[in-house]
Amino acid sequence: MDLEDYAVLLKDAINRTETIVFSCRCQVRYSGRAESYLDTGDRVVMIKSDGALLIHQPTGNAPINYMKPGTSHTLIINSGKLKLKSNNIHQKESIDVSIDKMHFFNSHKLEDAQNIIVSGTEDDMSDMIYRNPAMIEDGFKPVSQEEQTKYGFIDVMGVDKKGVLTIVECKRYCAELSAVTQLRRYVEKIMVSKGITKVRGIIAAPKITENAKKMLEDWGFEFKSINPPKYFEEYDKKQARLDVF
Amino acid sequence: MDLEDYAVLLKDAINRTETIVFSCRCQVRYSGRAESYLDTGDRVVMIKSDGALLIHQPTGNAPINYMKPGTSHTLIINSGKLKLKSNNIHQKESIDVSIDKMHFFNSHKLEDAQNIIVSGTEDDMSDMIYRNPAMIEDGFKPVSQEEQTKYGFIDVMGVDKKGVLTIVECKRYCAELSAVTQLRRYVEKIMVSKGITKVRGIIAAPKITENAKKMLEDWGFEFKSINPPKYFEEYDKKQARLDVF
DNA sequence: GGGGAGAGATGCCGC
DNA sequence: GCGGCATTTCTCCCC
Repeated sequence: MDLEDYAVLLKDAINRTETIVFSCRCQVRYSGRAESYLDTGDRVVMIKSDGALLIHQPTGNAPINYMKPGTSHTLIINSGKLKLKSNNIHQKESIDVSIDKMHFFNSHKLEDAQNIIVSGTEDDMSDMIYRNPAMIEDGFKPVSQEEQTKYGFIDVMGVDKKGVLTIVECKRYCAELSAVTQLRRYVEKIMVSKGITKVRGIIAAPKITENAKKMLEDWGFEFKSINPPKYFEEYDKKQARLDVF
Repeated sequence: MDLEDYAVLLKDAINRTETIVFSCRCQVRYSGRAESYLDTGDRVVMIKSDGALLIHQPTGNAPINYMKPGTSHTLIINSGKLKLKSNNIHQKESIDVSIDKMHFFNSHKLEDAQNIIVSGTEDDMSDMIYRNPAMIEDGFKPVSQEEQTKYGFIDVMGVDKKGVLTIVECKRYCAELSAVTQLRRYVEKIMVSKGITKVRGIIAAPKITENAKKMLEDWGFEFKSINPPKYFEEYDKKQARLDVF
């Protein structure tokens, strides 16, 4: 099969909105929000049924170039090369793939209507705190969850045992400087909008960086070490089983 | 070919550190930083030569499940299904793919030593300002670029025509609240570390959200509309050409 | 559609 | 390795 045969295969597969996977030696040019060029090498290219384009090098997690769903693709043969021109008119972006040689090609109509179910997110964490407020401290009473303010969403808002309004910002991982400035923004906003001068701020996270800790204390806020629910649970069980056998 | 044949193919390809692509009907379970389950459907699976695993549904930009480079993979046949067990001991994460049926399979040794060249980043933007300081305002003199502070990197620092220290924070897109808090953090830090009371703060970005603008003004900072270099340039040229023909 | 923030974010660079 | 942060971030949710 030569490149012209592959051009026909590709066009047909695109028209049938199949999911296409091929591998080739190519160069890639991207222009849009930024610009990039990738010189000759072997890559895996995927065109999905919604028009998304992914170009993967043989190593690394992320695609080296990509286009979002809704991209249209055209093919031409030019100077003995197969050129894939992908254009997203709405995003004002384009990718040109210049293909020297095809290593393999496949296209299939894939059926998949499933949605993924994920647990252990920041939402799960604020749920947990809302239902078990003593995790924050004795006498803490949540008042609202996911409170909407013009300056952002507040994960958990409540009152402590002395009746002082308390804002809790959850982080799944180690809290950093940005978490502290985020909390500060909420606290300041709430003080102004409610016309009160005393509002407590608490960061709930597994841990916190030293700089963030210092900034937190400088501004009179507090840190409470809390892990997101189910974190590592299944893995630890598996490891235990592996140790036994 | 039955699933046992595919198991052999997969094992061999993994041992030879080839880049593997196959499509199958499967279920996927993930456990690690969070947990997830994806019920039966058709997906494209890629295993790269560095151990990275990507599982793609027929639509959407991002992989629905993935493992980072350095993951090890084992295969077993169980209850008439082919089970791919991917484990990353360092990240304490695992994925189990239970395969009902293979649609296609391919593995290749891919050669790619190229690094991508990207332009139009935030770095390019601060470079541009450093070299053309009048873009900020008349008389602005950059003093340092990428200044390191314990509270973060300052994109451009300089003095205005009156000799007042001025900090510029660049954003490639519309600047949001977090950009303002970031700038505020730098300004406060510099005031303390240099023992001065007057420091100007400027956000340089194509645009700024209304809330961010208000917060910026509340704190006495300024906004300067600047586009990252070469942004849309090639696309606009192309469009012009299209209009002509 | 704009704005704000999480993500199993990822990846890079500097200390 | 930790920390801070940009990313062609992407995605979701809510106003």
